[in-house]
Amino acid sequence: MATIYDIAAKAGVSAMTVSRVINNTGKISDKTRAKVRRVMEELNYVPNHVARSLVLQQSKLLFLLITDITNPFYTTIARGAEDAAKKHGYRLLFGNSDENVDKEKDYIDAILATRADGVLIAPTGDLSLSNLERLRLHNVPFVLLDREVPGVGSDVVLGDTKEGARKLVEHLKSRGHSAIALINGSPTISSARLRLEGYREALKLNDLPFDDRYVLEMAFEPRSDLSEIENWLDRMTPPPTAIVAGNNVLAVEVIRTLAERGNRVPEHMSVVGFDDLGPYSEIDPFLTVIAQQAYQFGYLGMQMLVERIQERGESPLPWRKVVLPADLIVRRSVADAT
Amino acid sequence: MATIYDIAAKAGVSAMTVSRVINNTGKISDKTRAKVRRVMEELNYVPNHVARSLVLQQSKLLFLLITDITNPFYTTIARGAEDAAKKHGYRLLFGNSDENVDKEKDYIDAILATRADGVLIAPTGDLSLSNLERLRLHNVPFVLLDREVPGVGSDVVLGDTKEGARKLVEHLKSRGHSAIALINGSPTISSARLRLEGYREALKLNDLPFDDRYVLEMAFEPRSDLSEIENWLDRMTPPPTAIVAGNNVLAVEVIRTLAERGNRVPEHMSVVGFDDLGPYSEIDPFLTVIAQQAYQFGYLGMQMLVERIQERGESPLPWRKVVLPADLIVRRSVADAT
DNA sequence: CTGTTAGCGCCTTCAG
DNA sequence: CTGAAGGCGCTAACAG
Repeated sequence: MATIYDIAAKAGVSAMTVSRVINNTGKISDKTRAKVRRVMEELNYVPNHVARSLVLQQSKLLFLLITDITNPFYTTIARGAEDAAKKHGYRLLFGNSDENVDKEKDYIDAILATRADGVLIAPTGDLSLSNLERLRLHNVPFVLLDREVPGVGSDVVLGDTKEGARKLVEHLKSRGHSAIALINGSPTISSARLRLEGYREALKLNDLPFDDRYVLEMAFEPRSDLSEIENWLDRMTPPPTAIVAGNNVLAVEVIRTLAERGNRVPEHMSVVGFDDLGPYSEIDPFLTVIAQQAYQFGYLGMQMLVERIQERGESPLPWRKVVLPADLIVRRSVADAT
Repeated sequence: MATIYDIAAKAGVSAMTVSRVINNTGKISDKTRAKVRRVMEELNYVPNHVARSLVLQQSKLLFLLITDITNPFYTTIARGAEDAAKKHGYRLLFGNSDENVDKEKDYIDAILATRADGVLIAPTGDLSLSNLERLRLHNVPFVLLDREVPGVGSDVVLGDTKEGARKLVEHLKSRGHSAIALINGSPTISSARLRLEGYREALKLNDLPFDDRYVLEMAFEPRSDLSEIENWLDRMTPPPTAIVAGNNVLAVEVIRTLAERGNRVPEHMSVVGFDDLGPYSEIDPFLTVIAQQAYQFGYLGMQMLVERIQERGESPLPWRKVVLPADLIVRRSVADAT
């Protein structure tokens, strides 16, 4: 590929002049500018961001690290983050940690080595602490998405989980349900903890009993083995009439497990969940959900990240915590209890 | 951040020795190696890929450019591509063109500027030609996914679209349907063209009539405006008893449109489609689909890309075209016609 | 086994 | 308005 020296030689100017034309800096006569531009076209010049990053000590590259690229919640976040990054003149790279701390660590290493200017990250859970500390140590700004990590101060974008749990339980109660179970993510994830807390508080608030056996805590990520859910369903006597799912993946897994046992939703069991399914929510049985504003997660998070990057050196703002509302979308996955 | 010179100074060796330790090249005495390693730890050294890329003239960075990051078909491709890239020691960056040639062009520019070693790309359509020519001009290897572009020679991973169309139509016929409509993507996309062709051929093969009005061609990407579909549904007299959707997005949109008019699937209308919905297929009404092997798309594509990169200089292999089978998944979105 | 030299492509600084 | 020198962090090539 052509370099600024190739351009300079052919245009009969110095490399500096070419650099100035490219970056629109300094004063250049219209004539030389035109000539340089023409040669650039002829030679199909493409600026080399690698060399540029090396000398400028910044890459104009931001990184978005999510935990599940097949989950519409996170991909919608990605769309938002992409738009925000572009607006601020940054390019955005995505990574997928797969809910796995080790993969997350690999990505963190790659991010550091690539000299990305900042990171927007949905941490895998509390164990992400050391990974985030690594970012901090090397002074790479980051913003957390959807999950907080105890011991880490940073900006963070969260959903109003407790409010969401309350709305779900109240909705179920209004439809006559009192035996409400919860299938939730691992307690090593802050959002799962909050969902459990919210569930318990909501039960209390609604004078409903809390029963340990009605709660299943398992990994968020999809797995082919549904026996854990099956055992749980068997264990619950009397069986609940409704189930709250801690996220969309779990909701789908519960519905699938129920289907395999011949239990249809909502005829035999009502199911509600956190996080929407993207476009696919519209398909029967119109799962009732708390839809987090995924796009806003990405957009606001990216905005804050850019601000952090730009404040470099100035006196820093205090850590901010954005809590987005939890919107209940009532669809048809809930029937009246008999 | 610390550089190899910082390490070298503190360890009392030269920068080259440090470089050798980092890359495990040359012969280094165990003693100096250990010492260097220790200092690296102390200083929290992170190699600078930017500097490395500049001198090595290769980034070990691959790019995956897909057209819709919220579509499970493409995100599953991403998972496959990621695994394959990692296996070969490459890092993978994702981009999302949103079915938009201009966004695609922006990404191509960014890819060139970043000096990525290769690109795995699902082109937006035939108009991607100029973008791909730009990659070719600069000698950046690429592999096409899911769509071919007339005028571009390259490796490509495709689904067996015609076979898929045939299977869908035959399945519908076996359930008694004879009035079968098609909602399809834009004819500027090779896969859409093949789907239409396959549909026509399958009708003929099954002695079913082809009717222009039974075919709607529209953009693949999701849009809030469903009136186009509504008009089409109105236009068809007599109405079909079954609809084939050209991809999962269109399938969802049709089902949604039908729902809005009070038509349920499959009671009032049978719907089948191309591309699975990821985990969400399992939710009622168990949409019957041709499930393309999305993961394999990503995995094989990445494998071929890496081969292309590694063959640099040697006599090149001819362009390869991998066609993956079209698997029909019969679920419950089809009822017997009355 | 280890060190020196030079240069990847670009931009900052300082001179004209 | 334009150019020359130097360096960002690293490694290939050549010496020792």
